[in-house]
Amino acid sequence: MREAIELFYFAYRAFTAEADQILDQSGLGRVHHRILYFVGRNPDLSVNDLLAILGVTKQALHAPLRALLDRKLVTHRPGEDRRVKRLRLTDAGLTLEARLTGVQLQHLARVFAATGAKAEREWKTVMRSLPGRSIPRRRIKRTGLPAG
Amino acid sequence: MREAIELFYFAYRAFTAEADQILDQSGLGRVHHRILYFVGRNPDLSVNDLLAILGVTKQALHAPLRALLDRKLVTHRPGEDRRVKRLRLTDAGLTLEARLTGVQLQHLARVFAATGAKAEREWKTVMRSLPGRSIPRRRIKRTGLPAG
DNA sequence: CTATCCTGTCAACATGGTTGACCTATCAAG
DNA sequence: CTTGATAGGTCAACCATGTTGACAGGATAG
Repeated sequence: MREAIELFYFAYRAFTAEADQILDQSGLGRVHHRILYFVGRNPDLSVNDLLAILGVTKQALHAPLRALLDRKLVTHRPGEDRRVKRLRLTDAGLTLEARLTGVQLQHLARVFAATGAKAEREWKTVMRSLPGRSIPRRRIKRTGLPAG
Repeated sequence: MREAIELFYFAYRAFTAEADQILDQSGLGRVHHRILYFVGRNPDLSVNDLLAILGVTKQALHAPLRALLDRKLVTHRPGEDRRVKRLRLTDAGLTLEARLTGVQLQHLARVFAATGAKAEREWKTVMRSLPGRSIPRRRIKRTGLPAG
């Protein structure tokens, strides 16, 4: 049972290592990846919702988001409520995000292919029940995130 | 399938959150926990092997390990080769480690109790195959992975 | 008009990681 | 014994990423 703790530690490290390498070559970090990922999955996400998902302060998000905007990987436009910015990936952003997410998907696909469909299903079941309900603090626009 | 990526992110965060809170109250960090954990699981571990497991430089390990030695949570004594230090947990170290690991074990136990023995088995199977090969015991390359 | 919300930004600071350099011991081999 | 490699400790500079706190501006709700 104690093995499970180590598994989590090493598996998570292994899982993120490949994408980290790509990010490193682009001069970006894991936060940039997360922004790309969650904006990609939730087009027109607001800054506030992004903060809630990532669980960081706006000051922590500021620099990486600024960098992505400057590199034209992310754009924004005013929403109905013109105070909020709706974030979206540019084409270049979509491309990079697909590349990053791709190596992780392939990693998982390799593993699931080796372990079987049943293992995949059960793994997800376990992973889904791990967060309890502590993570999402706000309602998010589009779906795809762990529900509250 | 993309869901699996998010699951990893959120599940890992949730999994470490409780222990982090206890550590925070003791003025310690995740690195201290990892040291306590791996020394606890591998009594008479050498500093070098610990570095290899954690994948950090000796300078990064220095301060946290120093702190644990000063607080008498960890001790060392010379090995056969008197250059190497064999690390062990003190009684106090064992107590704290058990408390920290305890919340994670209980967390997992709760989840496995809810999802079933089959889910537990399959989950471990998947997690074991994620790092490519199983838990590195000795002599791995220090890759310097970003903290997560 | 006023209060509140969403966003952006500056500054101070903490933590934890990296290199690089230099030090002591200890061991192994010539 | 001398030489060189190994295990470990430590100082310093630096970078990345997070935190609080404060403040400003535009937009909206009352």
